[in-house]
Amino acid sequence: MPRTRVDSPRKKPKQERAKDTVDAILRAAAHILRSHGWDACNTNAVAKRAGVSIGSLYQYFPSKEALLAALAEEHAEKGQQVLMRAVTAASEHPMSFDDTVRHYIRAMVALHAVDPKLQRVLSDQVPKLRTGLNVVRRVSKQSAALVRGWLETQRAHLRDVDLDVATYVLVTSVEAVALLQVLERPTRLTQEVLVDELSALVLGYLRPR
Amino acid sequence: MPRTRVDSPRKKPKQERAKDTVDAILRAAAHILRSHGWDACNTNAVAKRAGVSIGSLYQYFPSKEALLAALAEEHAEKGQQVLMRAVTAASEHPMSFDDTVRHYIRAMVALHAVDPKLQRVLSDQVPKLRTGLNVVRRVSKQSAALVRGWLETQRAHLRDVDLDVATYVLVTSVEAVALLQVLERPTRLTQEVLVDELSALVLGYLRPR
DNA sequence: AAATGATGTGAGTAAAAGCTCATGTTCACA
DNA sequence: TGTGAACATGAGCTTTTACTCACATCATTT
Repeated sequence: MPRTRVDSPRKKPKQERAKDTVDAILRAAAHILRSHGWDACNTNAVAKRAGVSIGSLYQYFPSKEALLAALAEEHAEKGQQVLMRAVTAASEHPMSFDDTVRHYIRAMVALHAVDPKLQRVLSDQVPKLRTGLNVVRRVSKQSAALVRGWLETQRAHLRDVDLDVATYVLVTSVEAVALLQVLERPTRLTQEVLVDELSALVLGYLRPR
Repeated sequence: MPRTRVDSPRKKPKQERAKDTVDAILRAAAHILRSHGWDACNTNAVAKRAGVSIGSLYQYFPSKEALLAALAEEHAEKGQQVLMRAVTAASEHPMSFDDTVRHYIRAMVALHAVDPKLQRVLSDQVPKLRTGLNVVRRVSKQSAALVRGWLETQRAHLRDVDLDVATYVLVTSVEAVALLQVLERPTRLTQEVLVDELSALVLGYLRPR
Protein backbone atom coordinates (compact mmCIF):
# COMPACT_ATOMS: atom_id res chain seq x y z
CA MET A 1 0.00 0.00 0.00
CA PRO A 2 1.51 3.35 -1.02
CA ARG A 3 1.23 6.43 1.09
CA THR A 4 -2.20 7.95 1.48
CA ARG A 5 -2.85 11.66 1.47
CA VAL A 6 -5.75 13.00 3.55
CA ASP A 7 -4.98 16.65 2.87
CA SER A 8 -5.46 19.09 -0.03
CA PRO A 9 -9.03 19.89 -1.01
CA ARG A 10 -10.19 19.03 -4.49
CA LYS A 11 -12.57 20.59 -6.96
CA LYS A 12 -16.20 20.90 -6.09
CA PRO A 13 -18.49 19.76 -8.91
CA LYS A 14 -20.16 22.73 -10.61
CA GLN A 15 -21.96 21.16 -13.53
CA GLU A 16 -24.75 18.65 -13.33
CA ARG A 17 -22.83 15.78 -14.91
CA ALA A 18 -20.02 16.27 -12.40
CA LYS A 19 -22.51 15.92 -9.56
CA ASP A 20 -23.65 12.69 -11.17
CA THR A 21 -20.08 11.48 -11.28
CA VAL A 22 -19.49 12.22 -7.63
CA ASP A 23 -22.72 10.49 -6.72
CA ALA A 24 -21.93 7.43 -8.82
CA ILE A 25 -18.60 7.16 -7.03
CA LEU A 26 -20.19 7.34 -3.60
CA ARG A 27 -22.86 4.79 -4.59
CA ALA A 28 -20.21 2.44 -5.91
CA ALA A 29 -18.12 2.73 -2.77
CA ALA A 30 -21.16 2.00 -0.61
CA HIS A 31 -22.04 -0.99 -2.73
CA ILE A 32 -18.59 -2.50 -2.50
CA LEU A 33 -18.39 -1.89 1.24
CA ARG A 34 -21.69 -3.68 1.70
CA SER A 35 -21.01 -6.59 -0.58
CA HIS A 36 -17.28 -7.20 -0.25
CA GLY A 37 -16.16 -5.27 2.81
CA TRP A 38 -13.61 -2.65 3.70
CA ASP A 39 -10.51 -4.31 2.30
CA ALA A 40 -12.06 -4.90 -1.12
CA CYS A 41 -13.04 -1.25 -1.37
CA ASN A 42 -10.04 0.09 -3.27
CA THR A 43 -10.14 3.15 -5.46
CA ASN A 44 -9.68 1.29 -8.73
CA ALA A 45 -12.57 -1.03 -7.97
CA VAL A 46 -14.78 1.87 -6.94
CA ALA A 47 -14.04 3.77 -10.14
CA LYS A 48 -14.70 0.70 -12.25
CA ARG A 49 -18.01 -0.06 -10.54
CA ALA A 50 -19.01 3.61 -10.80
CA GLY A 51 -18.30 3.49 -14.52
CA VAL A 52 -15.87 6.39 -14.38
CA SER A 53 -12.13 6.52 -14.77
CA ILE A 54 -9.82 6.45 -11.82
CA GLY A 55 -8.72 9.95 -12.75
CA SER A 56 -12.22 11.29 -12.27
CA LEU A 57 -12.36 9.85 -8.79
CA TYR A 58 -9.23 11.74 -7.84
CA GLN A 59 -10.66 14.94 -9.27
CA TYR A 60 -13.20 15.01 -6.48
CA PHE A 61 -11.59 13.05 -3.69
CA PRO A 62 -7.98 13.79 -2.77
CA SER A 63 -7.44 10.32 -1.35
CA LYS A 64 -9.10 7.04 -0.65
CA GLU A 65 -9.48 8.12 2.93
CA ALA A 66 -11.28 11.29 1.93
CA LEU A 67 -13.69 9.26 -0.18
CA LEU A 68 -14.54 6.92 2.64
CA ALA A 69 -14.79 9.78 5.08
CA ALA A 70 -17.24 11.52 2.76
CA LEU A 71 -19.33 8.39 2.58
CA ALA A 72 -19.27 8.02 6.34
CA GLU A 73 -20.33 11.62 6.78
CA GLU A 74 -23.20 11.22 4.37
CA HIS A 75 -24.34 8.16 6.26
CA ALA A 76 -23.95 9.84 9.63
CA GLU A 77 -25.97 12.83 8.51
CA LYS A 78 -28.83 10.64 7.38
CA GLY A 79 -28.70 8.99 10.79
CA GLN A 80 -28.79 12.31 12.54
CA GLN A 81 -31.88 13.31 10.62
CA VAL A 82 -33.67 10.17 11.75
CA LEU A 83 -32.73 10.95 15.33
CA MET A 84 -33.77 14.58 15.10
CA ARG A 85 -37.13 13.56 13.70
CA ALA A 86 -37.56 11.27 16.69
CA VAL A 87 -36.71 14.15 19.02
CA THR A 88 -39.22 16.54 17.52
CA ALA A 89 -41.86 13.82 17.45
CA ALA A 90 -41.26 13.21 21.14
CA SER A 91 -41.50 16.88 22.04
CA GLU A 92 -44.75 17.26 20.09
CA HIS A 93 -46.44 14.31 21.77
CA PRO A 94 -45.49 14.30 25.42
CA MET A 95 -45.36 10.78 26.82
CA SER A 96 -44.57 8.95 30.02
CA PHE A 97 -40.97 8.28 30.97
CA ASP A 98 -41.20 4.65 29.88
CA ASP A 99 -42.84 5.47 26.58
CA THR A 100 -40.24 8.08 25.81
CA VAL A 101 -37.48 5.56 26.30
CA ARG A 102 -39.26 3.09 24.05
CA HIS A 103 -39.78 5.79 21.50
CA TYR A 104 -36.09 6.63 21.29
CA ILE A 105 -35.04 3.03 21.30
CA ARG A 106 -37.38 2.28 18.47
CA ALA A 107 -35.72 5.09 16.56
CA MET A 108 -32.26 3.69 17.30
CA VAL A 109 -33.22 0.21 16.21
CA ALA A 110 -34.80 1.57 13.03
CA LEU A 111 -31.69 3.63 12.43
CA HIS A 112 -29.52 0.54 12.48
CA ALA A 113 -31.96 -1.35 10.31
CA VAL A 114 -31.39 1.04 7.42
CA ASP A 115 -28.55 -0.32 5.34
CA PRO A 116 -27.27 -2.41 8.23
CA LYS A 117 -24.35 -3.96 6.36
CA LEU A 118 -22.98 -0.55 5.48
CA GLN A 119 -23.65 0.61 9.01
CA ARG A 120 -21.64 -2.26 10.40
CA VAL A 121 -18.67 -1.77 8.11
CA LEU A 122 -18.59 1.94 8.74
CA SER A 123 -18.84 1.72 12.51
CA ASP A 124 -16.14 -0.95 12.53
CA GLN A 125 -13.69 0.92 10.38
CA VAL A 126 -14.40 4.63 10.70
CA PRO A 127 -12.50 5.02 13.97
CA LYS A 128 -9.26 4.43 12.15
CA LEU A 129 -9.83 7.23 9.68
CA ARG A 130 -7.52 9.90 11.01
CA THR A 131 -9.74 12.61 9.65
CA GLY A 132 -9.86 15.00 12.62
CA LEU A 133 -13.07 15.87 14.42
CA ASN A 134 -15.34 14.95 11.53
CA VAL A 135 -19.09 14.89 11.12
CA VAL A 136 -19.29 11.31 12.31
CA ARG A 137 -17.69 12.12 15.61
CA ARG A 138 -19.75 15.27 15.88
CA VAL A 139 -22.96 13.33 15.39
CA SER A 140 -22.14 10.79 18.03
CA LYS A 141 -21.12 13.55 20.43
CA GLN A 142 -24.42 15.27 19.72
CA SER A 143 -26.35 12.07 20.32
CA ALA A 144 -24.59 11.56 23.61
CA ALA A 145 -25.29 15.17 24.57
CA LEU A 146 -28.92 14.65 23.66
CA VAL A 147 -29.18 11.62 25.90
CA ARG A 148 -27.41 13.38 28.72
CA GLY A 149 -29.64 16.42 28.42
CA TRP A 150 -32.74 14.34 28.51
CA LEU A 151 -31.52 12.35 31.52
CA GLU A 152 -31.00 15.64 33.32
CA THR A 153 -34.63 16.63 32.88
CA GLN A 154 -35.73 13.23 34.14
CA ARG A 155 -33.74 13.16 37.34
CA ALA A 156 -36.92 12.57 39.29
CA HIS A 157 -37.47 9.20 37.63
CA LEU A 158 -33.86 8.07 37.97
CA ARG A 159 -31.88 6.26 40.59
CA ASP A 160 -28.89 8.19 41.93
CA VAL A 161 -26.36 7.93 39.12
CA ASP A 162 -23.55 9.90 37.52
CA LEU A 163 -25.10 11.25 34.33
CA ASP A 164 -21.89 11.15 32.31
CA VAL A 165 -21.29 7.56 33.23
CA ALA A 166 -24.90 6.58 32.62
CA THR A 167 -24.82 8.22 29.21
CA TYR A 168 -21.74 6.26 28.24
CA VAL A 169 -23.13 2.98 29.44
CA LEU A 170 -26.46 3.51 27.69
CA VAL A 171 -25.13 4.79 24.39
CA THR A 172 -22.56 2.03 24.19
CA SER A 173 -24.80 -0.87 25.04
CA VAL A 174 -27.75 0.24 22.96
CA GLU A 175 -25.47 0.78 19.99
CA ALA A 176 -23.83 -2.62 20.38
CA VAL A 177 -27.10 -4.49 20.76
CA ALA A 178 -28.79 -2.62 17.91
CA LEU A 179 -25.84 -3.54 15.70
CA LEU A 180 -26.65 -7.18 16.40
CA GLN A 181 -29.27 -7.01 13.69
CA VAL A 182 -26.54 -7.58 11.13
CA LEU A 183 -24.92 -10.63 12.66
CA GLU A 184 -26.16 -14.13 13.12
CA ARG A 185 -28.60 -14.10 15.96
CA PRO A 186 -31.36 -16.20 17.50
CA THR A 187 -34.24 -16.23 15.06
CA ARG A 188 -36.57 -14.95 17.71
CA LEU A 189 -34.62 -11.71 17.96
CA THR A 190 -36.85 -9.70 15.65
CA GLN A 191 -36.87 -5.92 15.53
CA GLU A 192 -39.85 -5.76 17.84
CA VAL A 193 -38.23 -8.07 20.37
CA LEU A 194 -35.07 -6.01 20.15
CA VAL A 195 -37.02 -2.88 21.03
CA ASP A 196 -38.64 -4.66 23.96
CA GLU A 197 -35.38 -6.00 25.30
CA LEU A 198 -33.42 -2.80 24.89
CA SER A 199 -36.20 -0.92 26.64
CA ALA A 200 -36.05 -3.38 29.49
CA LEU A 201 -32.29 -2.98 29.62
CA VAL A 202 -32.37 0.79 29.70
CA LEU A 203 -35.33 1.15 32.03
CA GLY A 204 -33.98 -1.45 34.42
CA TYR A 205 -30.69 0.41 34.53
CA LEU A 206 -32.16 3.82 35.17
CA ARG A 207 -35.04 2.95 37.47
CA PRO A 208 -34.57 3.32 41.22
CA ARG A 209 -34.84 -0.03 42.98
CA MET B 1 -1.48 -6.78 -1.25
CA PRO B 2 -0.57 -10.10 -2.85
CA ARG B 3 -2.52 -13.28 -2.48
CA THR B 4 -2.66 -14.64 1.05
CA ARG B 5 -2.60 -18.33 1.78
CA VAL B 6 -4.37 -19.68 4.87
CA ASP B 7 -3.73 -23.32 3.99
CA SER B 8 -0.78 -25.71 4.23
CA PRO B 9 0.51 -26.49 7.71
CA ARG B 10 4.06 -25.61 8.55
CA LYS B 11 6.77 -27.13 10.71
CA LYS B 12 6.27 -27.39 14.42
CA PRO B 13 9.32 -26.22 16.36
CA LYS B 14 11.22 -29.14 17.88
CA GLN B 15 14.31 -27.54 19.36
CA GLU B 16 14.37 -25.01 22.15
CA ARG B 17 15.72 -22.17 20.06
CA ALA B 18 12.93 -22.69 17.52
CA LYS B 19 10.34 -22.34 20.28
CA ASP B 20 12.05 -19.09 21.22
CA THR B 21 11.79 -17.93 17.65
CA VAL B 22 8.10 -18.70 17.45
CA ASP B 23 7.52 -16.95 20.73
CA ALA B 24 9.52 -13.89 19.68
CA ILE B 25 7.39 -13.67 16.57
CA LEU B 26 4.14 -13.82 18.51
CA ARG B 27 5.41 -11.25 21.04
CA ALA B 28 6.45 -8.93 18.24
CA ALA B 29 3.10 -9.24 16.48
CA ALA B 30 1.28 -8.47 19.72
CA HIS B 31 3.49 -5.47 20.36
CA ILE B 32 2.90 -4.01 16.91
CA LEU B 33 -0.85 -4.60 17.10
CA ARG B 34 -0.95 -2.77 20.43
CA SER B 35 1.25 0.13 19.47
CA HIS B 36 0.54 0.68 15.79
CA GLY B 37 -2.63 -1.25 15.02
CA TRP B 38 -3.78 -3.90 12.60
CA ASP B 39 -2.71 -2.27 9.37
CA ALA B 40 0.84 -1.66 10.53
CA CYS B 41 1.20 -5.29 11.52
CA ASN B 42 2.79 -6.68 8.37
CA THR B 43 4.97 -9.74 8.30
CA ASN B 44 8.16 -7.87 7.47
CA ALA B 45 7.68 -5.53 10.41
CA VAL B 46 6.90 -8.43 12.73
CA ALA B 47 10.00 -10.32 11.68
CA LYS B 48 12.16 -7.23 12.08
CA ARG B 49 10.80 -6.45 15.56
CA ALA B 50 11.18 -10.10 16.57
CA GLY B 51 14.79 -9.97 15.48
CA VAL B 52 14.40 -12.90 13.12
CA SER B 53 14.38 -13.06 9.36
CA ILE B 54 11.21 -13.02 7.34
CA GLY B 55 12.05 -16.54 6.19
CA SER B 56 11.96 -17.83 9.73
CA LEU B 57 8.51 -16.40 10.21
CA TYR B 58 7.25 -18.35 7.22
CA GLN B 59 8.84 -21.53 8.54
CA TYR B 60 6.31 -21.57 11.33
CA PHE B 61 3.34 -19.64 10.00
CA PRO B 62 2.06 -20.42 6.51
CA SER B 63 0.58 -16.96 6.09
CA LYS B 64 0.06 -13.66 7.76
CA GLU B 65 -3.48 -14.71 8.54
CA ALA B 66 -2.29 -17.86 10.25
CA LEU B 67 0.05 -15.81 12.41
CA LEU B 68 -2.65 -13.44 13.53
CA ALA B 69 -5.08 -16.29 14.07
CA ALA B 70 -2.52 -18.02 16.27
CA LEU B 71 -2.10 -14.86 18.30
CA ALA B 72 -5.85 -14.45 18.63
CA GLU B 73 -6.21 -18.04 19.79
CA GLU B 74 -3.49 -17.61 22.37
CA HIS B 75 -5.23 -14.52 23.68
CA ALA B 76 -8.64 -16.18 23.66
CA GLU B 77 -7.33 -19.15 25.60
CA LYS B 78 -5.87 -16.91 28.29
CA GLY B 79 -9.25 -15.24 28.51
CA GLN B 80 -11.03 -18.52 28.83
CA GLN B 81 -8.79 -19.50 31.72
CA VAL B 82 -9.69 -16.31 33.58
CA LEU B 83 -13.36 -17.05 33.06
CA MET B 84 -13.06 -20.68 34.13
CA ARG B 85 -11.27 -19.61 37.30
CA ALA B 86 -14.18 -17.28 38.01
CA VAL B 87 -16.62 -20.13 37.47
CA THR B 88 -14.89 -22.50 39.84
CA ALA B 89 -14.50 -19.76 42.41
CA ALA B 90 -18.22 -19.09 42.21
CA SER B 91 -19.13 -22.74 42.61
CA GLU B 92 -16.85 -23.08 45.63
CA HIS B 93 -18.27 -20.07 47.45
CA PRO B 94 -22.02 -20.03 46.92
CA MET B 95 -23.38 -16.50 46.87
CA SER B 96 -26.61 -14.62 46.42
CA PHE B 97 -27.96 -13.98 42.95
CA ASP B 98 -26.80 -10.38 42.97
CA ASP B 99 -23.35 -11.22 44.27
CA THR B 100 -22.90 -13.89 41.65
CA VAL B 101 -23.67 -11.41 38.91
CA ARG B 102 -21.20 -8.95 40.38
CA HIS B 103 -18.63 -11.67 40.66
CA TYR B 104 -18.86 -12.58 36.99
CA ILE B 105 -18.92 -9.00 35.88
CA ARG B 106 -15.85 -8.25 37.89
CA ALA B 107 -14.17 -11.14 36.08
CA MET B 108 -15.27 -9.78 32.70
CA VAL B 109 -14.03 -6.29 33.48
CA ALA B 110 -10.75 -7.68 34.73
CA LEU B 111 -10.50 -9.79 31.60
CA HIS B 112 -10.75 -6.75 29.40
CA ALA B 113 -8.31 -4.83 31.56
CA VAL B 114 -5.53 -7.27 30.71
CA ASP B 115 -3.79 -6.00 27.63
CA PRO B 116 -6.78 -3.90 26.65
CA LYS B 117 -5.26 -2.41 23.53
CA LEU B 118 -4.54 -5.85 22.12
CA GLN B 119 -7.98 -6.95 23.18
CA ARG B 120 -9.57 -4.11 21.29
CA VAL B 121 -7.61 -4.68 18.09
CA LEU B 122 -8.28 -8.38 18.13
CA SER B 123 -11.99 -8.13 18.78
CA ASP B 124 -12.27 -5.50 16.06
CA GLN B 125 -10.42 -7.45 13.40
CA VAL B 126 -10.67 -11.14 14.19
CA PRO B 127 -14.13 -11.49 12.65
CA LYS B 128 -12.65 -10.96 9.23
CA LEU B 129 -10.14 -13.74 9.55
CA ARG B 130 -11.68 -16.44 7.41
CA THR B 131 -10.18 -19.13 9.58
CA GLY B 132 -13.18 -21.41 10.04
CA LEU B 133 -14.61 -22.24 13.46
CA ASN B 134 -11.51 -21.31 15.40
CA VAL B 135 -10.70 -21.23 19.06
CA VAL B 136 -11.82 -17.63 19.37
CA ARG B 137 -15.29 -18.41 18.15
CA ARG B 138 -15.37 -21.54 20.29
CA VAL B 139 -14.50 -19.54 23.39
CA SER B 140 -17.20 -16.96 22.83
CA LYS B 141 -19.74 -19.72 22.13
CA GLN B 142 -18.69 -21.38 25.36
CA SER B 143 -19.03 -18.16 27.30
CA ALA B 144 -22.50 -17.63 25.92
CA ALA B 145 -23.42 -21.21 26.77
CA LEU B 146 -22.10 -20.66 30.27
CA VAL B 147 -24.25 -17.58 30.73
CA ARG B 148 -27.28 -19.33 29.31
CA GLY B 149 -26.78 -22.34 31.54
CA TRP B 150 -26.49 -20.19 34.61
CA LEU B 151 -29.59 -18.18 33.71
CA GLU B 152 -31.48 -21.46 33.43
CA THR B 153 -30.65 -22.41 37.00
CA GLN B 154 -31.74 -18.96 38.18
CA ARG B 155 -35.15 -18.86 36.53
CA ALA B 156 -36.74 -18.21 39.92
CA HIS B 157 -34.98 -14.84 40.23
CA LEU B 158 -35.68 -13.76 36.67
CA ARG B 159 -38.49 -11.95 34.95
CA ASP B 160 -40.18 -13.88 32.18
CA VAL B 161 -37.67 -13.72 29.34
CA ASP B 162 -36.44 -15.76 26.40
CA LEU B 163 -33.11 -17.13 27.60
CA ASP B 164 -31.45 -17.13 24.19
CA VAL B 165 -32.38 -13.53 23.64
CA ALA B 166 -31.35 -12.51 27.14
CA THR B 167 -28.01 -14.21 26.71
CA TYR B 168 -27.37 -12.33 23.50
CA VAL B 169 -28.34 -8.99 24.96
CA LEU B 170 -26.25 -9.49 28.08
CA VAL B 171 -23.14 -10.85 26.43
CA THR B 172 -23.18 -8.13 23.79
CA SER B 173 -23.73 -5.19 26.06
CA VAL B 174 -21.34 -6.29 28.78
CA GLU B 175 -18.64 -6.93 26.20
CA ALA B 176 -19.18 -3.55 24.55
CA VAL B 177 -19.15 -1.61 27.80
CA ALA B 178 -16.18 -3.50 29.20
CA LEU B 179 -14.29 -2.66 26.02
CA LEU B 180 -14.84 1.01 26.83
CA GLN B 181 -11.87 0.82 29.15
CA VAL B 182 -9.63 1.33 26.14
CA LEU B 183 -11.29 4.38 24.65
CA GLU B 184 -11.58 7.91 25.84
CA ARG B 185 -14.12 7.94 28.62
CA PRO B 186 -15.28 10.13 31.49
CA THR B 187 -12.53 10.16 34.06
CA ARG B 188 -14.93 8.94 36.69
CA LEU B 189 -15.43 5.68 34.85
CA THR B 190 -12.91 3.67 36.84
CA GLN B 191 -12.85 -0.11 36.91
CA GLU B 192 -14.81 -0.18 40.16
CA VAL B 193 -17.48 2.14 38.77
CA LEU B 194 -17.65 0.03 35.66
CA VAL B 195 -18.35 -3.06 37.73
CA ASP B 196 -21.06 -1.20 39.64
CA GLU B 197 -22.72 0.11 36.52
CA LEU B 198 -22.59 -3.12 34.59
CA SER B 199 -24.04 -4.94 37.57
CA ALA B 200 -26.86 -2.43 37.70
CA LEU B 201 -27.41 -2.88 33.99
CA VAL B 202 -27.54 -6.66 34.12
CA LEU B 203 -29.52 -6.93 37.34
CA GLY B 204 -32.01 -4.31 36.21
CA TYR B 205 -32.52 -6.21 33.01
CA LEU B 206 -33.05 -9.60 34.59
CA ARG B 207 -35.00 -8.64 37.69
CA PRO B 208 -38.77 -8.94 37.64
CA ARG B 209 -40.42 -5.53 38.04
C1' DA C 1 -16.45 30.63 -33.36
C1' DA C 2 -12.78 31.36 -30.35
C1' DA C 3 -11.33 31.21 -25.85
C1' DT C 4 -11.52 29.52 -21.37
C1' DG C 5 -12.51 26.60 -17.88
C1' DA C 6 -14.72 22.39 -16.22
C1' DT C 7 -14.83 17.58 -16.73
C1' DG C 8 -13.21 13.01 -18.15
C1' DT C 9 -9.63 9.47 -19.50
C1' DG C 10 -6.52 5.49 -18.53
C1' DA C 11 -1.82 3.98 -19.19
C1' DG C 12 1.62 4.21 -16.16
C1' DT C 13 4.45 4.99 -11.68
C1' DA C 14 5.99 3.79 -7.28
C1' DA C 15 5.66 1.89 -3.02
C1' DA C 16 4.04 -1.49 0.09
C1' DA C 17 3.57 -6.09 1.56
C1' DG C 18 3.01 -11.22 1.19
C1' DC C 19 5.77 -14.79 0.27
C1' DT C 20 9.77 -18.03 -1.93
C1' DC C 21 14.04 -20.16 -2.32
C1' DA C 22 18.87 -20.97 -2.67
C1' DT C 23 22.07 -21.04 0.56
C1' DG C 24 24.22 -21.01 5.12
C1' DT C 25 24.44 -22.39 10.12
C1' DT C 26 23.55 -25.13 14.33
C1' DC C 27 22.25 -29.26 16.61
C1' DA C 28 21.58 -34.31 17.70
C1' DC C 29 23.43 -38.51 17.33
C1' DA C 30 26.23 -42.21 15.44
C1' DT D 1 34.19 -36.49 13.50
C1' DG D 2 30.84 -36.99 10.05
C1' DT D 3 26.16 -36.83 8.47
C1' DG D 4 21.55 -35.51 8.12
C1' DA D 5 17.83 -32.97 10.00
C1' DA D 6 16.25 -28.88 11.97
C1' DC D 7 16.72 -24.11 11.93
C1' DA D 8 17.93 -19.44 10.09
C1' DT D 9 18.87 -15.98 6.54
C1' DG D 10 17.56 -12.12 3.41
C1' DA D 11 17.74 -10.69 -1.42
C1' DG D 12 14.34 -10.44 -4.42
C1' DC D 13 9.95 -11.91 -6.92
C1' DT D 14 5.22 -10.71 -7.60
C1' DT D 15 0.92 -8.76 -6.85
C1' DT D 16 -1.75 -5.18 -5.28
C1' DT D 17 -3.10 -0.56 -5.02
C1' DA D 18 -3.02 4.51 -4.14
C1' DC D 19 -2.23 8.00 -7.01
C1' DT D 20 -0.30 11.18 -11.23
C1' DC D 21 -0.25 13.35 -15.54
C1' DA D 22 -0.49 14.48 -20.31
C1' DC D 23 -4.02 14.75 -23.02
C1' DA D 24 -9.00 14.69 -24.88
C1' DT D 25 -13.68 16.23 -24.68
C1' DC D 26 -17.61 18.98 -23.19
C1' DA D 27 -19.88 23.43 -21.53
C1' DT D 28 -20.12 28.29 -21.10
C1' DT D 29 -18.94 32.87 -21.97
C1' DT D 30 -17.63 36.61 -24.95
